[in-house]
Amino acid sequence: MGLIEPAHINMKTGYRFYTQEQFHRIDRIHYLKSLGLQLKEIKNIMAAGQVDRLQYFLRKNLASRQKDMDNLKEQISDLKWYIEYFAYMDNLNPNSPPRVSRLEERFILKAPCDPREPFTDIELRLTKLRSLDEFKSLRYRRHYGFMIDFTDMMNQHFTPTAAYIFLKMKPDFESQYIDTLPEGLYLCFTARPRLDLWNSGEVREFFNTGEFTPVFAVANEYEDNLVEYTATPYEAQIYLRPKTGGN
Amino acid sequence: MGLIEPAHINMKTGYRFYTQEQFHRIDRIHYLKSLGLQLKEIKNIMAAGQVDRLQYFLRKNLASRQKDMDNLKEQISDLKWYIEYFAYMDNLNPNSPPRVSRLEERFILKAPCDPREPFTDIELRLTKLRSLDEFKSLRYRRHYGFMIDFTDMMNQHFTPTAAYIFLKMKPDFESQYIDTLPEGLYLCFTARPRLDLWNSGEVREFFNTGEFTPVFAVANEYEDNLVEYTATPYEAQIYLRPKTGGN
DNA sequence: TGACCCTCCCCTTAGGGGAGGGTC
DNA sequence: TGACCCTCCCCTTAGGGGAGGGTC
Repeated sequence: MGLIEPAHINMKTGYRFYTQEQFHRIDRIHYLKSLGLQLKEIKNIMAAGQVDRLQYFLRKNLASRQKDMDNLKEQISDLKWYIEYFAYMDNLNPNSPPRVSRLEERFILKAPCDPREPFTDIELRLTKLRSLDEFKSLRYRRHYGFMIDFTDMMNQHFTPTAAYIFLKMKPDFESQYIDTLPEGLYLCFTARPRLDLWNSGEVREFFNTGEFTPVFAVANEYEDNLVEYTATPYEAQIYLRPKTGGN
Repeated sequence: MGLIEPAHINMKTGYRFYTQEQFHRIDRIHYLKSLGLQLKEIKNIMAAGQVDRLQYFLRKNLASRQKDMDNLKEQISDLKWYIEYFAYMDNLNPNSPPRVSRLEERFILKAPCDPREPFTDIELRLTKLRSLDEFKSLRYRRHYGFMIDFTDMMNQHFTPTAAYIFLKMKPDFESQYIDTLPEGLYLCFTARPRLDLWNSGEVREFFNTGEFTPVFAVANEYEDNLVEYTATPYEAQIYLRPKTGGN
């Protein structure tokens, strides 16, 4: 591309020879390359020979490296999150009893659904919702769940009232389809509700004897393979309100 | 590459049709791509269908993204440094009088030289020194300078006793060719010593009347164009030791 | 009619690797 | 003889863009 023209070429052998002056040039090319500049840009700089032009490309590249950095940071944090996601269920004993956990505030995009419609339709409605222009700016975790009917759950049925996907961060606008799962205490337990019945005995016991009343229930999907969905394990999370004394 | 095979292809029109099940697959492909995985890796993961395989590639990619991150950080810091380097002389008044500055500790790779040899030979010696295996691990700033004879300087001559290049950081080994410019006070002024004589009048004045004695002098190159070297400006820096009272 | 889909082909960055042959 | 240099050619990632033509 003519970035560095040899001072002399032996016509017989094709060997290329460079002067010491040209090695200054070669050194600078190497240096600018190490800074991440493209050869095209370097050629432009060398042709101009002026510090102004060099400065222009340095600043331009600094800005684009900084953009790369932002993207990289997000990729790394997403990778860590996803590794953690798969480790989550592995770290739980599948038969461990319900436990109370304090969970952070979380944000979801949710599509209401009719409990009688097939899962494929529910998923489709959520997918269509996501693809609306109005939600284009949202960034999603790869984590799905359902809002479920608590009374049905106590009767061992899995009755979704909405399907949702988690958002990476609090959205900067409001919508009837965007919701918040509040920070607070949740009763958590795992099951495969699309395959088995909810095993609600211990949960019922918890609320009969305990100091909390249930407010709402969700079930979050944790994939354990990349092919089959019906047997997927879920973590049920029931938001808890302390019973007030007296009354 | 067979990552996603349509469920049906209309033989007449060539139109490709996908099932909803396949959109699960497509979504996952998009997600893994957003995490920075290669299509080859994604194909491998999807073929296995197991979380183990996915985890393996997630961890592998996390490690390589973190490596990318380290490289990016260094590129960004180098870009900032080089932009700063060119701004340095611009911010100085070329005719400003010598001034005292406190400078940080700096590290150099230096090639001793005979003051009578041509500059091209001195540069060549430094270049050869750099290329020795023993210095392969060093990382360099694009910043050159000379150690110079102070007495000659006072007599308006530019007499290099060594040529050097700055290192990015303190090396983890010792060598007769690696040296430290100590942290402390320096008397600084700018000149074009390869073109003009040193203008040493004010410097002489400084040491005659002041509270410091000179210890050694260096001259650091600041390129102002990318073509011509003989007229390059330098900043002279004379290391200062306070005169002790009495005696 | 406009949006959409298809195939085919060329182009992009910065080299790496290999074959085949010659040079210092 | 071994290290080095030359030319020519193919390959790599993940598409983007355009031509030319058909479909819903």
